[in-house]
Amino acid sequence: MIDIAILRTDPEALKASIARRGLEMDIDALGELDEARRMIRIEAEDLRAEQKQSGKAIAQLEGDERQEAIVSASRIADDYKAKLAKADELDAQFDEQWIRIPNIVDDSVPDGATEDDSVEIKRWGEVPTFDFEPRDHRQLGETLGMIDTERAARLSGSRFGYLMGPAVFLEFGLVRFAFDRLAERGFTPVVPPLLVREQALFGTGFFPDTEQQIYKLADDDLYLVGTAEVPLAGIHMDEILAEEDLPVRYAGFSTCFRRESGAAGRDTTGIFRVHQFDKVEMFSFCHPDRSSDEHEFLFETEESIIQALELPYRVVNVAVGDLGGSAAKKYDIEAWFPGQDRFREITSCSNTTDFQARRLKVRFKSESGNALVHTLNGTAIAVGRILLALMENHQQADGSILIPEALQPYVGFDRIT
RNA sequence: GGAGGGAUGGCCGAGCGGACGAAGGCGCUGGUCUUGAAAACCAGUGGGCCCUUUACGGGUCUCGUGGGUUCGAAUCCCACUCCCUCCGCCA
Repeated sequence: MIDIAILRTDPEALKASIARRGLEMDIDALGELDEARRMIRIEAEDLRAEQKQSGKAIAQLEGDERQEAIVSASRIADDYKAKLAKADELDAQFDEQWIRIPNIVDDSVPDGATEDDSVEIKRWGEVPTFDFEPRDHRQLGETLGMIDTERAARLSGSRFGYLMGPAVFLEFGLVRFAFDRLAERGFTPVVPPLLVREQALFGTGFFPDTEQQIYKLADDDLYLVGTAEVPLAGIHMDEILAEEDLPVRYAGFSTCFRRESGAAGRDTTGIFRVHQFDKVEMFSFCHPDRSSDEHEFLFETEESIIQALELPYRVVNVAVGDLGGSAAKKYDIEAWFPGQDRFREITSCSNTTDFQARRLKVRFKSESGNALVHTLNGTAIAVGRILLALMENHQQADGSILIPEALQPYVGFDRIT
């Protein structure tokens, strides 16, 4: 949710941001609705004040005087209830639209409606050249006994996989590797709940927006999270943090569940795009003046991890059309995948400014009063994708895979054969 | 799953229909005292929305959440959520 002040004081800026996202919303009408509901609310509150005054008077009266006062007070009470109902109704109308307004887009975000409009801002590493035909992760995974999608399909359907043998040691090695690096940088490690209430998804901006992507339990009002961002963001819900404690940083491990309902036919090979994968996610609550720097910090942390894994990558500043509703700005790291002969997303780092903080009511106390924090999130290790990138980039002519030096102590071997 | 108990401000805790945004204590902040600190004493100390147009101002909401009764609800009623204790089950 964005600051309502912008609707009242600078509706043109709001219109511009919405237009950049390619959305159509009647901001003028929304402004009028806001005006109208405030008028009604003021009338209701005035009546309420009158009612409270007369209520206090009644307590002092006796006999007929008291009876008359009660009759007159009950008229005020009726008027108040009517006005209040009207005010509540207008609020509900307003809120329904207001919660759908996405975050104000940062000026540095490129225009464009799709992934292809994102702007490459950096490249790192050498795209590997092979003196043999490189295999894709599916072939490698099968040959080396690391990935089995056929058997997984038998019991769970498409977009599932068994990780087996060396892949398991790689997974847990990667997770520990990430936590060690993040702990060094001041992130508190967390294993959060993965089943959450609707409120947590609303607070992070996934509702109402991406319901079709999220698994809901049939018998309980709980949802499976698609990222640890959700439970990490909720840690300080309804809290007022101390200014000197900012930034507060967490690193959360979670299995991520995604329905991929809109992705039919895309990335159907192997386990590149699956319904379930594990991830270590960074999350930051920071001072609003510092969120831009914090965004760079999270992003630089991502880079240091990918670099240590010796994966060639490029960085894109994600185009406005591909930004989530809660993000003001987003950087993706895309690793080279020899099996696909192109760069593919492996991390994502967003500055959601005060959008989530407003919904989750996460504030900090400062000398000039309480204010909303800014929140940011970034991928440290998306285990599946990193696993595949490692396999494809570090494969050898003999079909084996070399483990990057930094990771060897964590997995216990230097090559998969 | 069964049986009980409970949810009040940063914390503890009183209040159980009428001036309650809420006693008291603790904590915190400022002051007095002190060479300094402690103690003691004095004062202040939740959050949201809105109006006036920013002030030493005012209104309203908020006592787990949402409804209801009433002129009036922290107090009464209903539903829900969470926590605790005991039994059963269980990694």
